Amino acid sequence: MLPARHRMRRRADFTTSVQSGRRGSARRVVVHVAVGASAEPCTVGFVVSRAVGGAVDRNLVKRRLRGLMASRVVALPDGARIVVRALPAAAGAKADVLARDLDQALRVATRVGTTR
RNA sequence: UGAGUCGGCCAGGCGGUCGCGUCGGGCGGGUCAUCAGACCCGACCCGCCGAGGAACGUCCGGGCUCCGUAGGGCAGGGUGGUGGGUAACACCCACCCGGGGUGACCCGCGGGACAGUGCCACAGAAAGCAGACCGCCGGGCCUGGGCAACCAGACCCGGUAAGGGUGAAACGGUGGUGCAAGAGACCACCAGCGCAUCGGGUGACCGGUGCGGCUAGGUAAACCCCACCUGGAGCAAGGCCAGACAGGGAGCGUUUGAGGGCUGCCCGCCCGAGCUCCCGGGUAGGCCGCUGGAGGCGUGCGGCAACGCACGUCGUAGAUGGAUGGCCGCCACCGGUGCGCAAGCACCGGGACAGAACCCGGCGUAUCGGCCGACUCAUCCG
Repeated sequence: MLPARHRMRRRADFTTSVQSGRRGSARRVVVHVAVGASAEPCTVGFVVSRAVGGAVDRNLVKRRLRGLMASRVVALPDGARIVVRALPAAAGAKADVLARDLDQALRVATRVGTTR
């Protein structure tokens, strides 16, 4: 599971990440990454709206995504603000399927030097 | 053995690995302190515990918190057989009444329709106070037949609710007397209603006797009437700490009282110097509340039961972008396919409904399947 120091818990972090971060999307997830200058460890937040399903399904999707991100935070730069947003297609998806989408979206969002 | 009724329980298990949250301990750090130590922080280590029977819907009832007190009347809202249980209830138990079932049992939005008003579709002649379509009977007149008595038919006037037909429902039922034909017009019994009275029951109510006039529809989840209950808002309650900003304008008012006392109106009581609107600006962090409670389990006693009392015993989630999990394996369970005479083996698939957010008691709804107990009916054997 995701260590506590990597968890995003402030509203402002969510807002800046979603509004000003680079976006990478796949069929089931969208990833926002805002690169910050601070030396603090990167933080990851999750957004799973009601469109995904009931409380049980949303919890399951969030836990799977959190479990997958736990092994990926080490590769991400310090100070980054990352928000993983689940799309309705993520409901009921197995972990390996989510992992493919997640990696694809992360690759786009973290590509350096392609800012327009 | 088959069909069925009621009640209770469970919500796959074990392991590996990577992790999360609360709490406790260790270790490390910080602040204070002469020391002893106290408090705070931690991304490290160890340990305990960590979703449900519905956690759900938020439909009722409470606890708790705040509104100074929670007063009277009206309105509004709720409840609706009786007795009990309970903190309380719209819940639960027992009983009564009505309906269904061979039965175990089940169902009931179960006060009042002689206070008033409204409504009763379709069908039917007529639907609330009556009502003649066919029929039956009497009279008149005409036509036809007959010597005549009379018979048949058309029309008109009247009598009749027994028969036909319509309907969920047609102003009691059966038998008789009676009559032109009929009718509670009268009689007997039965059903129903009212009054009186006796017996049983705490009571709803049940049973009996006598008399009366003989008959009076349903609907209150239509308005309404009656009895009883009901102050409001809700943990985003409420409190503490930290932090930010920038004020300006208009109106009303300070004992001749603005505004407020959190659904509306009136009265009473009370607080009271600010309140309302517009433009502009700022914040939206942390802590407490926060889990030991009408608590679970066991035994005994009281009670038909719901439940109560006594004793013993257990310690059982507290998140806040929101922990209780992700991945993998094995064993059981269910379904399918193939092989096999069979026991079985192999492969594939399946495991529902659903996630605490202040806490309880209920109700309602969702749910793959499994287990246990009591009882009923039918059949077979003894």
